[in-house]
Order: sequence, then structure tokens, then C-alpha cells
Amino acid sequence: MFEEINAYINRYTLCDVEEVKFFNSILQHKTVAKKTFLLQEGEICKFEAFIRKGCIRTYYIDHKGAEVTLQFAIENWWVSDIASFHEQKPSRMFIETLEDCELFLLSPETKEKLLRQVPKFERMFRLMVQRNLTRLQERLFQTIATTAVEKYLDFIERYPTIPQRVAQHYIASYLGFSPEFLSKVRTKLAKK
Amino acid sequence: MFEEINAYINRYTLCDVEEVKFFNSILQHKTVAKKTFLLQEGEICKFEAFIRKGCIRTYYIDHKGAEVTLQFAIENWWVSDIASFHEQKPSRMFIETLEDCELFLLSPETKEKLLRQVPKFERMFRLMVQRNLTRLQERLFQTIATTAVEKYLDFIERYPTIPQRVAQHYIASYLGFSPEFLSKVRTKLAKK
DNA sequence: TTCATTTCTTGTCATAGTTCAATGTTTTTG
DNA sequence: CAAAAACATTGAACTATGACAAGAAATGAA
Repeated sequence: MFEEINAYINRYTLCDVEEVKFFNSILQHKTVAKKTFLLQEGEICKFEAFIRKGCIRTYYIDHKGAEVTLQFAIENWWVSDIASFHEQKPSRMFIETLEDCELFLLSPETKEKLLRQVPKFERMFRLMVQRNLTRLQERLFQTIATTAVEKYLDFIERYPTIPQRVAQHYIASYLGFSPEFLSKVRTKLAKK
Repeated sequence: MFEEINAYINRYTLCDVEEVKFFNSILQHKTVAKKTFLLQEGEICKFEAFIRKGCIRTYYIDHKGAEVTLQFAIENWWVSDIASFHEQKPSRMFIETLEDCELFLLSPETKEKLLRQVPKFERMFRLMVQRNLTRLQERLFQTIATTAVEKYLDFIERYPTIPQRVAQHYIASYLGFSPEFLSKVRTKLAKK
């Protein structure tokens, strides 16, 4: 049951058996049906979730009511609203399962407990956030500097499994354009 | 000389006198003239810099040769290319002083030394990166979901001192549109 | 299996933002 | 202080993308 998540943490920190045991003992295991909200705007985020199985989307809604997808998360990814989780303040975002999911959850309290007992996890979380930040910097750059076609091609290259799992208009909302336009981009590419 | 940076770290961690002393002892103090590159594309980033005085810009250059500004950093901010710094791999970005600067630098080695000797700094760096990430998420959302006018108004509200310190076309490149268009946005707003 | 719902496609028209070129203004430098 | 360089403004023509509307295709629920 813990193979995946333990493989994950081993990529960041070398833990001894006791530490891994402790880590596993504080995780809350949970299964969630498809199309369920784990978090909605205005709520306080109570979890950091590791996805053992399934697919999740995080998104914002802008003042015109349009969705902007921040992340698609699949197996072996973490999802959370980090700001809301750490400062325990209301979130601006929605976190929604797109498939039936199997998750491991950390609450703010269990995360604190973990960091106090096994401080080397502090490093793992720092490295995780750092990667995330780096990736988001690239994405911002790309959002500003490239055309729709380039964005779409880069997306399917970078996340080849996602298009098979999620609706196309979600991908459009991730890339920052309308579903109709993504459709046009795709037919144009298909013709070549 | 260390007042500012010590005030900064105290917002994150409570250190005793010895720890602060140690921290200060490993910082490298440096002054740099205006219009100097601290890092150029292809180089490996050797520093995390705390700005005691001055103003710095980080940016990318896209395949058409246009600049995209990632960050303006002023007094009491940190600048670095985190990915390049940590993995010691070539950077994609440029870091350039816009004013004469006075900096404190950490090298990868001194940072490691610090984290080994005073592990609680691990937490500070995690929290710093987390904030950064959160801010960047908001910015990506805004880049996708708002108009040029909204972006500009938000910028001058959020960073009211920056427009007085940096050229306007740099701000355009931060907001993701052309300098000409920013100029038009401004005259339009001025007329109201 | 069928009907309802959601998703995708295609066309037309509208628009925010770009590009280029010319002119004016400010800053830097010798 | 003058000349050069960098920066900002304005206008006209262009383009990538959005909005809307209608229909087709796929998916899901009874």
C-alpha cells in the first residue's frame, strides 16, 4: 500500500526503517469518487494529498466566471493549496477529482508533527516546492512568450498521458485559451 | 551592516546570538555597479543574493529575442536562479542590476554549510520558496485571466515604488505586453 | 437501448494587443 | 553643455484569439 509514496520520498531523503514507519503511520488513507470537490473557494485547505491513484485538477474562477486550470495532478503527485494550508486562510481555488481517487493525506497538524520528529523532511518539502516554483516560472514565461500552437505542442509532449484522461476544454483552460480555439488549433495541426 | 538581513531572518526563525553570528559570518558582502550582469543565460548560478541596497531584474529572452521580466527585486528581497543554483546546471535566465547594488551572497557551499550547522534555516528557505510559489500562482492566473489595464493597475498598486525606479518598457515586459501598448494603456487611464 | 447531457467542431464577426514607423522627450556621456 | 543614446508616445494597419451560435459526436444514466 505504501510502495509508491515511499518510493517518492526516497528520491528526496534517505530514511531509515523507523522513520519510514513513522511517516506511513501518520498518513490518512482515503478514497474519493470522481467529480468530488476536495476544496472550494472560500474554504480553508486542510490537506496535502499524495495521489496513489486517480487524477485531480486545481483551478481558479476569474471574475467573468471562466475557469483557469492551475494543475493536473496524477499518480505520484501532490496536490494542495499551499498558501491556504500553511496559513490556514481561505482559499481562492477549487480542487476537484476528475477520476475516482485513492489518496494519502497530511493535515497541518500531522505535517507539523512529522517535521518536528523527522526534521529531514523539511528538506524534502523544500525541494518539492522548489521544483514546483521552477516549473511555474517556465510556464509563466511560456504563457507570455509563445503562441497557442507552441503551448499546445509543448503540453502534449510534456504530459502525454493527460489528454487521454481529461476533457479537452480543461486543457484549454490550462493553456489559457478558449475551448473553441483549442479545437481550431488541433484541426490545423491535424491537417499538416 | 547586518541589521536588514537579520531583521529579515527573524521574521521566519528565532535564532540565538550565536546562530545569527554564524549566519552573518558566512555571508559574502559585495557591491556591484548598475547595469551589471550577475548571471547570463548558459552560466551556472553561483549565488543566492540578498539585496541590502539597489534594484535588480531577472528575465528570460524568448526565441524572437524579446525579453520577459520574471522579477524586480529591491531592498530586502532575495534573487537567484533557484534551479540553476541547486542543481548546478546552466541557467536560462539573465540577472542584471538596474541600480548600484549592495548585496549579501550565499554560495551553494556556504548555504549547505549553513543548513547543516543550523538546520532550522531549512524551514526559513522552505517558507520563502513557498511564498514565492504562491505569488507566482496568482500571477499566472492574472496573466491568463485579466486585461492589460487590470494588470497594470494591479502592478502599480502592489509595487508602488517600482515604477519610479525602473524604465517603463521593463514593466511592460513584466506584465507581458509590448511597450507601445503599455504607453497606450497609460494615456487612456490618465484621461479618466 | 434510448434520451439527456456534456463535449467538440466549425463558421462568422468582434477586439485586445502587436508591429512598424515617425516624432518627441529624457537621460547619459564625453 | 552638446550630442548621442535610450526611452516614451502616437497613429495606422494587421493578427491572434475570443465570443457567439449552431450542429455533430461522444458519454452517461435510466
